[in-house]
Amino acid sequence: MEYDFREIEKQWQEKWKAGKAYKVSNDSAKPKYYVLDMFPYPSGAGLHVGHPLGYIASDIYSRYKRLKGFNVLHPMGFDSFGLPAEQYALETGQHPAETTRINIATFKSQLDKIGFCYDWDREVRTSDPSYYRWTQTLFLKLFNSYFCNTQKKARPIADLIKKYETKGSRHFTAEQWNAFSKKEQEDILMSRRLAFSAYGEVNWCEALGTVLANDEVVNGVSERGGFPVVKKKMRQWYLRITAYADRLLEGLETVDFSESMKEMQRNWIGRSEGAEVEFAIDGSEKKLRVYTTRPDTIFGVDFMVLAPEHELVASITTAEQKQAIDEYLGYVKSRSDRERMAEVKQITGCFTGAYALNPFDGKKIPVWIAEYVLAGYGTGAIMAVPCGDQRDYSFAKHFNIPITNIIGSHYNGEEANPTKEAILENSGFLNGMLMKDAISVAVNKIEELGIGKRKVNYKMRDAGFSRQRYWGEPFPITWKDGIAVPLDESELPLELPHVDKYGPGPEGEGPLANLNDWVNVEGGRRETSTMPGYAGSSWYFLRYMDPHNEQSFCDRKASDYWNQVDVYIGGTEHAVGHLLYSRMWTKVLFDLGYISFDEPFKRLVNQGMIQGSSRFVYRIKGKNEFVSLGLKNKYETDPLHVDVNIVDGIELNINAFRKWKPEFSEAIFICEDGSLNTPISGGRGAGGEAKYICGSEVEKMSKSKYNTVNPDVLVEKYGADTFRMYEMFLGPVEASKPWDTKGIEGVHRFLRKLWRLFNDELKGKIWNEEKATDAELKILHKAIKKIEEDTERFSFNTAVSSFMICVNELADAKCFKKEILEKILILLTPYAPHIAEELWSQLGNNGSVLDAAYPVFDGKYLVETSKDYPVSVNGKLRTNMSLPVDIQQQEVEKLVVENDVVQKWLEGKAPKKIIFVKGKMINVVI
RNA sequence: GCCCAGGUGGCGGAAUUGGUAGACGCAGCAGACUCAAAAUCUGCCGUUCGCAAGAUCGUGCUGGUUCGAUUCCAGUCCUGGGCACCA
Repeated sequence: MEYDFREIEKQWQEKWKAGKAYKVSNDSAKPKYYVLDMFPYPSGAGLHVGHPLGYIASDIYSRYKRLKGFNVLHPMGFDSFGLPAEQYALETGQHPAETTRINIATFKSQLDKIGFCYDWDREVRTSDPSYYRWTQTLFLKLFNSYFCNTQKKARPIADLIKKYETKGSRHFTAEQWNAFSKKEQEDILMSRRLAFSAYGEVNWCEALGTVLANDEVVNGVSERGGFPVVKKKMRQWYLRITAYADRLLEGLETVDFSESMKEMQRNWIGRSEGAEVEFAIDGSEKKLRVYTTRPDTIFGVDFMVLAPEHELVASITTAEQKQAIDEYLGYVKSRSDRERMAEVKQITGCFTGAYALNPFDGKKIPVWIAEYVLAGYGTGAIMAVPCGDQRDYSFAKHFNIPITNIIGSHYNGEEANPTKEAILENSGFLNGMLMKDAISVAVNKIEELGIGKRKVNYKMRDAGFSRQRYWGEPFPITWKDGIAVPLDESELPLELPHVDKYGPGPEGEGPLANLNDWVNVEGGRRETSTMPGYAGSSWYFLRYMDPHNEQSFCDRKASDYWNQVDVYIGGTEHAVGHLLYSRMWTKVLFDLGYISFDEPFKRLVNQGMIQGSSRFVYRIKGKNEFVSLGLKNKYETDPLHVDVNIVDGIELNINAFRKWKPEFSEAIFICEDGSLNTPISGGRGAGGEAKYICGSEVEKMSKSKYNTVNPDVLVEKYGADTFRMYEMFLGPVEASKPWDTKGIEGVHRFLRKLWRLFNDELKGKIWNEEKATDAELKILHKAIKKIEEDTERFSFNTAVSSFMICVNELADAKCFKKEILEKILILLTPYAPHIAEELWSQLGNNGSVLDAAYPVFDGKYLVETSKDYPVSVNGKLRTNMSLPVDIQQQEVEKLVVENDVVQKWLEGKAPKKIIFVKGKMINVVI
């Protein structure tokens, strides 16, 4: 009997489906385990071999945990709202709902072929009304909450209203509050809500009449059409994630993420400690507030810089400078965020004509504006200290502003020195102090004089939460007299209405604004923007726990049972966005008492990227002739990407290439040996068919580079089990590595070899029920130990290699014994479930191998009486000696000195020292 | 510029705590079986020297610590990823 993987895999997939083998219950006596993948966006291109890497890893781990006796939740779903579907609709007129449905069907069929253990009954789709109903509900919970700065947690906005009504606040009394108009009250509340609306700048393209994402703006013009893009203030929705900045930082201490991942999140949050300081402006009542982390350098301030958008710019600019400033502002407006960020080297700015006064020595400090100061960070104004900050230094040099040196010899006059270790000079009351000590002295003085205070700042901003788009969750909000009125939760879902046109609405609003019937409701107008892609993905891990609940987004009993995601697997590209948002949502839901944990993911594993290995052919300039890699330098050639699927290793399938594209049908090839291959004659080299060798390069896997490999093709050719094991065998899950189909043969051979331990091609069944020998048990238990350890630490590549070693050893030992083999099958189940189940049933077992008990390692089979020690002389390996395991130092020394090889190296001298590490090695020092 | 990862045979990679560098697989070479091919099996497979035994060098580079370094430390180069005028 042969290993007919196609038949076997088909048959068992059907049986598992019929028997609901992957059904997961919320009601189990077993301990729970939750393994989650970052769910995919169902793109039109389908899966390539890079996608399933993480899915296979998590599937192996889930199946392993199941065998170890856990009730495992391992769900899958689709992040199905998003821009690409809408863009596609704009181009083709096909409705996103329809293309999304088709794409999901493709994804599911591709995933199913690989044999994942998903309980599809728990599938979620973020674009499904039965799902986004709850996204809208959670939005309302955010809308109806505020962050209490005393308790450092979210609380219902009703609590805040009650407080305002009875006690007032720092800014108004209870009486004043009660006398405010409804609109005034709502505006105050809006400034506290966790989901709030405010004016913010967007990339506005007048020609397209729409708002663009940063991605869609290239070099200051729109990607589509190349029209100019300017910044425009528009009403937007935001999530107040900054309120959670400290808790998001603290929470990192409690989770098992990689250090680099934590570091990225810390950098994104960007907490810094410093001070806000007020500077008087010469001849004006206005005060200028700056934020600085280095108040110790205050005597070294040689100029001030405001962001061009700063509110003081208009009022402090002098008449003489007005024209120059206006020109500069015009220039800044023409520049996109991208450009302002990209061109770091270019120094621009303009003097306002105004002077600020140093609060300590009264020195007049010129006030400039420059685009390198960002309006959104700190106070949008800085005090510039050229001797201590490189950007300030370059700016001063460029505009010939005199530089004050406050750090003596630490400043060399040629570049800034940001040290904190220098002794201060030219610094009034700070003179003679070490800079790092002077920081708090300076702040204390500033606070004492009432001109500033300590301040903690964050780089992170509140997260923009609205998009002027169609394919997203509608906001359950109606605007009435300028007030945002939420829908009642019972009115949800607010379904996304059908549209026929996907173009923007009037005034830059989203496509929904075109639907008058939908927008205009009694007494108000619906919010026409929709939620961004990350809305649905911020909480989906909760919905899997209780996917069909119609009373709540997730029953408390279900979330108490499944609790945190034990292992979360996904790529680093979501390091900051998605992970921070879902961590924030979790904290809010925890604060409000809906769930019992405030970090969603206990452990995070980042899978690496699978890169494409591109292949090139070399076309001779101006001809339809291609020259093989080794000869290409003799001609002037252009490299052309060629589809990797018609190249075997690096050898081109010439006939397939001619059929690949019509323009190549008549192509002529100069092969590696110099012979010609033409469409008529074919190729006849000296020794048969001559080869055309391709060039290769590692690049990102993408359709346009013709280096994508479809898993379907490999599953069809080698089977799902081979494919799964090969993806793992490629290297560590965390590492990025290029895909090379060539090696898959080796894994396939391994599975066939395993098969032959049970069945012989001629004799049929060869497995038997004889008693296993100690040597065979040793092979087994060595494998159990290694494979269990490797699986536990996500080292799947070494586990696969251990399987190979084990099967090689069993084959060498001609061990066909059920006692051994059935244990191997259980070990193999997470990796290659189909073949494991088939052979398991051939062995005459009744139940499924999916629920077998994981073999228990017994160390007694591995006990050795002697050990083969490496013996080094002066650290260089010279020989080996077999010694009893319980041997003592003294005896070792005696035996080692007697050894012939050691004798030779000793040359009659006595060793200085003999190092003996029990169980490891021996080193003779001469 | 800053931060993070990484650099080991022709290739993917292994070496879990400082202790035999190159497991396992691919590719390659030689052989067995076969009329032949496929499949399968056996042997070889980092460098240089050598018939061999063996020696020599060898984990990006330069140093250091150590009886012993792919592993730890300092410096440096390169590659990949992320962030980016953050005061």
